[in-house]
Amino acid sequence: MKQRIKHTTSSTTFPAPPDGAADALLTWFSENKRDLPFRRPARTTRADPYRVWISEIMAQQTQIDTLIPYFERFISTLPTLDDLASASEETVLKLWEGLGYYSRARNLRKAAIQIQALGHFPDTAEALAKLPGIGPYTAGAIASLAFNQRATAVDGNVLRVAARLMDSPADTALPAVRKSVSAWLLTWMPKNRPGDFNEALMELGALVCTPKSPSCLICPWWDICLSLKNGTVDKRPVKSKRTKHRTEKIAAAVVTDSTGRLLIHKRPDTGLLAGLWELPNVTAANKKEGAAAIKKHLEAQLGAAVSDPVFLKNDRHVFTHITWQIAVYRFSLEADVTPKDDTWVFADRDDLEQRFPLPTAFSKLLS
DNA sequence: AATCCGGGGGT
DNA sequence: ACCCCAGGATT
Repeated sequence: MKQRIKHTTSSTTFPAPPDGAADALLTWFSENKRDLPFRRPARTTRADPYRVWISEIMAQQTQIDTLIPYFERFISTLPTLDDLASASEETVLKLWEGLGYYSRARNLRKAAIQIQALGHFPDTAEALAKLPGIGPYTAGAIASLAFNQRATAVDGNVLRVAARLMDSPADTALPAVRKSVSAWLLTWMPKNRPGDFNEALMELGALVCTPKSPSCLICPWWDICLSLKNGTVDKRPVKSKRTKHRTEKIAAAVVTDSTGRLLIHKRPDTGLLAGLWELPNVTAANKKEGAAAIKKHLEAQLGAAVSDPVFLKNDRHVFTHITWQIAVYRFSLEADVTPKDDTWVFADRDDLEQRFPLPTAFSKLLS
């Protein structure tokens, strides 16, 4: 039997695309790149690593159009690294409110404190990857976009573009495939423009080589794309993975005091929606039990009697792996009470808007 | 390697 | 209403 030669991590699955592919991409990019707030000032004058960092973290799991107003608000509130490092966690979470994956915001603040202690912004992918919340993708993105280092930034866009260009059947959900795509890109990344190259790949994936109905007719690579040639564009990229989904039934309470302030509760520092505020709620097997359980819960937490529940409405909130079925009840108090635990607060309208970060599941409920 | 983390957009 | 999308941390 023949022996197989083991491939090293530096080996690549595919040859580089034809000469000129990188030039065609960069030319397309220079003519079609979007004018985005975090691309100002242009990299020709010098990018601010802080702005690049914030925008890249926001860009994870979030579409560009969604994050733009968040980015503007974040940067105007916390314009510098020092501002972020000295901000409270609550302030940062409030700025993140509605974006989801709130550990991103918490890690952002932690990393800012670490960078401040370092005394300089790390400028290599290796050093950047040591910071909380910064993995291989973000490390490569900051290193290349802000410091013009020769590093790749392989995100979902880049994986899709690469898989289609080379008509690769490899499962892009596998970390090994992400690594091989990264190694492959390094073999033909233009010497002097790693930042533009990475950004162009992502922009192509966002504007042309989209997940559904890609615009192959206007693609700068229409003439060299192997999946277009082979008629397999809509079969690329191949992705495994399926996340299981569960449903949780929740009973939530609307309780106001005599001045109209709303009772809210701070969630634990770990797990789902960590550190955010919520309407008081309990999980329950069914509706009847939920109504009784939330009343009992309120009385235990407040140390005071509350009225019987009055049903207000049902709602549904879908997360990636959980669906909440929420039954909302109103309760009234016989007299105002002061919660003794600071994770329980009666908040007025101003504080709800400006201070306490509320996840979308509850903010949309209140509106 | 598998699971946990939100929320928005397209169809 | 349903389907698709997706980095990093944790286990």
